[in-house]
Amino acid sequence: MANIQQVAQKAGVSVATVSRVLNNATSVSPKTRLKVEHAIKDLKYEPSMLGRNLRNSESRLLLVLLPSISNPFYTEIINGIQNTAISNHYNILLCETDSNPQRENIYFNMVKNKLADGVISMDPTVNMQKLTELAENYSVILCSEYEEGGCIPYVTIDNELAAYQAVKHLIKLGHDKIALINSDEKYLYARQRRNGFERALQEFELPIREEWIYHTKELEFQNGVQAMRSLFKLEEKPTSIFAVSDTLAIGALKGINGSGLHVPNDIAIVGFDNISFSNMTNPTLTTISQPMYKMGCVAADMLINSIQGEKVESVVLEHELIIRESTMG
Amino acid sequence: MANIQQVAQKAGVSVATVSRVLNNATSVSPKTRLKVEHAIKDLKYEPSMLGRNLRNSESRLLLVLLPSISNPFYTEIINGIQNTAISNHYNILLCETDSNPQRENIYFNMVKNKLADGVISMDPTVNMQKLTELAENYSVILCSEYEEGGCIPYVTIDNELAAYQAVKHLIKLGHDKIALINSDEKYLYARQRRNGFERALQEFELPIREEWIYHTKELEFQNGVQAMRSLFKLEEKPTSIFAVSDTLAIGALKGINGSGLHVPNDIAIVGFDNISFSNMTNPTLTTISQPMYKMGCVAADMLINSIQGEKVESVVLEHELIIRESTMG
DNA sequence: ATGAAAGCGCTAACAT
DNA sequence: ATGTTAGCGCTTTCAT
Repeated sequence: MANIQQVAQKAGVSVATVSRVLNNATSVSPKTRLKVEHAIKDLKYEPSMLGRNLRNSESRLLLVLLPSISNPFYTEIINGIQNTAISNHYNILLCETDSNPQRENIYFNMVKNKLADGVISMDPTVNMQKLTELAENYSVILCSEYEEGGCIPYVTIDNELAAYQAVKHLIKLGHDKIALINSDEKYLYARQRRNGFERALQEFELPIREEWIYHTKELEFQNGVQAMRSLFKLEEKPTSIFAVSDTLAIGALKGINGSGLHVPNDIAIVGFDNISFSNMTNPTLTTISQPMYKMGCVAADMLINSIQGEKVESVVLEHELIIRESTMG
Repeated sequence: MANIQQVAQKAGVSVATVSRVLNNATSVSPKTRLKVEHAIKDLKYEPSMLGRNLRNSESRLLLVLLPSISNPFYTEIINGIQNTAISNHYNILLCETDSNPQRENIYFNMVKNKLADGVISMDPTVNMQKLTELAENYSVILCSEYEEGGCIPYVTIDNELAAYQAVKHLIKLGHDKIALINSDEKYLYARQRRNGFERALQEFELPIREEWIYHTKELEFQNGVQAMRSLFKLEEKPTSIFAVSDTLAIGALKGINGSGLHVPNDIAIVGFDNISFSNMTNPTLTTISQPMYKMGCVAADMLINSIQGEKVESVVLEHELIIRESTMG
């Protein structure tokens, strides 16, 4: 492969001029520009990003940290990040941590090693202390999961309010036995959604019953099935479910369908996220719609601004309750 | 951030020696090594990949081309690629082409620009001519979709046989009115699966009826719903469906459920891929299981070997028919 | 075992 | 408008 030197020689100009043509600097005469462009074509020259990156000490790569690529919640966010990144001439490196600190370390090092210009973390399991440390010297943005009172800018929704509205919806439908399928409350979003859940119950003077609050280890379908199995074992069974993710809600739905009970007649369900599959289940799933695509766009914009030295502010986006068959009795 | 020069100075050695310590070259005395390691710690030095990559003229990045990240079929493959890549000290760059030739071009250029060391294409819409051209100078592997008689190594399954088995399963169940929901037959896999479909019909002397063959534009859930709507309009309706992807099958299932008919009693369905959702639908979906994770691992292995100058051979992996509720009358 | 120095391909400051 | 040249940070050959 040809390099800039050879192009310069062939065109009878200096490497600087070739570089100017490459980077659309103005100070090149049309005649010279033409000569250089010919040489480039002739030699099938492609500028090396390796050289350019070293020189500019940037990689134009953004790291996107997420626990698992298989949760459809992330795919729409990633689309948003990706599109925004590309239109700013960045690329993204998808980093699945599998909630494994060692993996995480590899990725943190990539930033320190200049292989990435910044990080968007969507990983609730991320080591926040290490990330904060990283954020002292590099650009970091949190997306969806964030740290209250932390100093890393984030984009998220009002989880407490969203959960409150979801549960209130069930209460308005006449439900007074509402179970919560939550994930681990070491995560902020889980605590916030639980708070919203409890606030709705309290507002309508319903008791908070610990046996109706189930905690899952992960957000896979199977965890939702498992949760339902456990709730079915109770003496007094709930008549409705609020699950903190659509994947869990879909698993729960599967569990209920399998037991011969009917949704929503016997048990109503509300999910969270509005993943595309939530509209394909039978019955379709009532859920909280997160503006996932937009979250991705905003996060990427924030990160790129931060990389370029601007100061960025955290953003809270709007959510929406989508009422579908799983709560339409 | 400190560079190798500063470490060398602090340790009282040359940059060459620091480099040797970094790369575990043997010819460093324990004493010197210790001095250097101390200096590295003191200065919190992190070697720059930018410099190293330029020098080694490699990026240790692999491009993964796919039409859309939202099809769950790809997520498992990506997991396989990712894990294999990481254990070989490579990283992957996920490239969504959106079936847009312009996007595709950006990614091809990244390879030519040395920003990536090779490509795994899972994109059926890829410009095969351009890809073949690229493959002349760079390492390229095809995954899932490939080119018959082409010169790019691939990993795939026997699509014709898999489709044949899926349809034969329906026939054995007593179905003689079987519809095919296929994608665009400009794709090889679509033609192969259609061939398998037809071979099964012919073997049992069933007629091939064009009106029972529906072609979708994309593989989204919605396309499956649409396909079903169209099939329902026929005078003589099929009693079973073979869809060439689980997403389509799930959409079709949705369409049938919505029409008041019952699966499998009124209409049986077989899908293709065995995405994780396929076990969460109501009823669960009979499908062809592709070894997605393994496909990813094999593809990544092939690519890395190819980058390292080895000659690689194409691989055809085993599939499996998974019988679930959607065909258990 | 260690050091000196060349050079990977590029950009930009400075000079003309 | 164009050329000269000094690096960006690293690895590796060639000396010693």
